[in-house]
Amino acid sequence: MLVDTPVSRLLVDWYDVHARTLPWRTPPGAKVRPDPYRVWLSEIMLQQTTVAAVGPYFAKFKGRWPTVEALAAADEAELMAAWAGLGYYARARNLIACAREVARLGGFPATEDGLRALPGIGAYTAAAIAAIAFGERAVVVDANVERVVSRLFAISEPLPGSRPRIRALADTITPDARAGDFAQAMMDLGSAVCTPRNPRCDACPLTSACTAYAQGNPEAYPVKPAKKAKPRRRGIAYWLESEGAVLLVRRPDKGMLGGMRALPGGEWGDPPEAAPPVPATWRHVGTVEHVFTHFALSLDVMAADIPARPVEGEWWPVAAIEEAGLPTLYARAAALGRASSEMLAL
DNA sequence: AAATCGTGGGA
DNA sequence: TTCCCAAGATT
Repeated sequence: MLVDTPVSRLLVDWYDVHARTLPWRTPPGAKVRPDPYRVWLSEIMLQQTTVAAVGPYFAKFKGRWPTVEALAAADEAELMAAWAGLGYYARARNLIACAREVARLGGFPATEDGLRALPGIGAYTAAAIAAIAFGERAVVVDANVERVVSRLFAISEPLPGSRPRIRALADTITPDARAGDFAQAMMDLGSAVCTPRNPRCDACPLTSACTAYAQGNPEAYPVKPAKKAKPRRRGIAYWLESEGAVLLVRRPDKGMLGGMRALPGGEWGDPPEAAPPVPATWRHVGTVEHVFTHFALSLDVMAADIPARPVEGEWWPVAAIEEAGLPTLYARAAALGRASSEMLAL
């Protein structure tokens, strides 16, 4: 039987005063539990994504699909388009799969193990939903918690090898009561106080328990492995316009930008595949420089206008291209293609 | 189990 | 400018 430790008490007391107000969050100590759908939707969107970036998307999704049943019945292409720009598109595909499974089950599982079995829900998200939405005592470990715990205990072993120990130590400071508030408090602390660089230890409620603070080197934790150099690849995107519409394709579900609408173009590489969708007089209208997680891409944009549409493919009205749900890379390429086309028409 | 998978904002 | 990195999951 675990009892509250000084750390959890210090932190939850701090959270009662300093909790951020967020659209998907209920105030600390609220009697009413938050809607599991809201918690789940926000947690999926927040994976590797900043609160600021999620805000508008959460509002859009909640407005368009107010319940998990509504989301389960959503048109997949519409949902993918609504996710466009947020990144990590496997999350959107898993979102639908998860909603359909939850609808089939008649509701969200109320346990960490039950949640963990759903698409797109891993160890962190299962623990977070169990704690926040269902009040279960779960050990919630995200990058914030890793950083805070690494400093509290001055863990010198580098990530990711230190993860098992971090989790075990997080377990020792997780309270039985208000586990959801405790988890959110850890994340607020990591976001606003125990930051990666220039931590604001003068505003931290845990300095009395923090070994790294005592050592005077909190910024030294967590220890991380050296980063690898990013290779550069090249690619080509074709802006093919005809009768006021542009040819779009859907990328395969696996791989980069999986399942998303895009401009046609071959595989990225060095050299890139270069075959255009149709023979035409192609003009080079610009290059999009885009940086992904593990490589940088230079995407050359080629444009052409043809009098009649070949039958195959999805032709999207150029005037409504913003609504096609192109991921950022192709939205930028499309902007170049469209600008060039309009310039030519003058 | 190391690699893969986006994007935008802050320092 | 450049680098870091944010409420990770999947294979």
